[in-house]
Formats: sequence, structure tokens, C-alpha cells
Amino acid sequence: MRKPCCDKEGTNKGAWSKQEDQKLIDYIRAHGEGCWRSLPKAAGLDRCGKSCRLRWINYLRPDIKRGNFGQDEEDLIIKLHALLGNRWSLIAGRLPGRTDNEVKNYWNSHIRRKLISMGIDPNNHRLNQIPLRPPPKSDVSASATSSESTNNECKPSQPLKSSVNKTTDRVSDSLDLNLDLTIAFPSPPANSAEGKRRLSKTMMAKQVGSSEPVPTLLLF
DNA sequence: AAAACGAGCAACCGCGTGTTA
DNA sequence: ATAACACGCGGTTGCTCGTTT
Repeated sequence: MRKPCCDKEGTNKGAWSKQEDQKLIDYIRAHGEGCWRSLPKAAGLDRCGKSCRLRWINYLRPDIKRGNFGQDEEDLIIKLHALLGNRWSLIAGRLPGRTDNEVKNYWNSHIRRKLISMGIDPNNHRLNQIPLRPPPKSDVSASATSSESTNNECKPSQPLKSSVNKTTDRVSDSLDLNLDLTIAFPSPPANSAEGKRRLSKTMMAKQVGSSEPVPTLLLF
């Protein structure tokens, strides 16, 4: 039913050349973002539209801030992750100049490791009990959260629902994580199927725990 | 000096969702 | 109402480069 996003034959893959970058930049400067499917042809690129989009968003966009993450950014990522889980695009949306891919990579390569070394479960931001023991079978939620030993460990799953509302032994509490917050969404792009999409996704995320008091995050 | 290893990052893939015809 | 399309997201892969042995 679903066709591949582009015909795989005849499209380049792998690292982008300078010429390809320049073509993409020139085209988007002239015509703006969007219509990714038709863009490659129009721009003279032998690339899949998805690949063009990714390259632009993660690397070529002029407002991208490159380089190391600051301590404030790292703290913010940790706090947002405690609330939102692996919703990298939402998290990146609160970090000007950072992309979801960059945030995700930074989390996986730095923050995650750091939290683990501190004895903190990066998936639910709780202190691990030492020694780590497999949870009792009857405790479903516990088994879902002690995920270091499972294959589903990175499921964004219920960070909103489970991690936010239970405050006992939450490390984030000791890290001065102010959970009495309200999520302030960045204003969606004006042209914006994306804005609408993001908003609706976010609303869904908020509604996950709608039967319970939803903690709010006032960030800006 | 060279091989082995690990970390970091760019890019790809598959799926979910909103839109359109 | 629904199938096809277009896009965005999150997970994963694989390459590159620095460090260790």
C-alpha cells in the first residue's frame, strides 16, 4: 500500500559532497523549504527528498548552533527528558539552534552515560537501587522502568505519566528540578502543517496522563 | 608504529500521522 | 469513507577519528 519515499535507484546515499550541499542551499535560499519530494529533482540533486530535508535541518540551516553543549543546555535537556521522554524534536525545540538529531546524539553519547555513572536510570530519572535486581513479575510498571536490562529500554513510553507524578526517590527532585511548570510551546511556524502536527502531537502527549494531574513546565 | 577499541556524529530506515483527491 | 501521498519523528547503523595497548 505504501510506496517507498523515493525510488532507491539512481539516488545518492551516504555523505554529502560540498557541491550537493551548495545546490541544496542555493535552492532553498531561492525557493524556501518544503515540497521535499520534488525538491531533489528541482535542485538537480540525485538524492531522496528525505535525505535533503535531513541534511538541511541537521546541518545546513543557517541558524544551527554547532559545538559543545553548555551546562545550562545539558541541564535543560535532562529536565525536559524527565518530562517528555524521547521526544527529541520537542526537546530540541526548546534549545535554540539545536536539532533533534543533535540532542538525541548528545543524550545517547554523553548525558545517558553520565546519568548511569551517577547511578541514575536515564529512562526514568530515578536512582537505581543497588544492586540492580530484576523486578518482581507482578510489578508491571516496575518492570517497564527498569529497562536497562530489557530490549525496550528506549521506548519513550510513559515519562509524562509515570515519572513525573511519582516523586519518591526521584533524582530530579534532588537536582532542583522544578516540576511545577507549564509547557510553553514555541510559536509554530506560520506556514504550518508542521506547527499543527507538532501541536497535536504535544497535546496527545499531555493527554497521556490526563486522568491525573498533569505537571506543567514553564520554561520561557 | 600499528592494531584494536571506543566515542561521536551524520545519515538512513521504517513507521505514524495529517492532508488531499 | 478511504486510499495514496507527503512529511516528520525516533531508532538504528555505520563511518571517522581519537585514544589506548
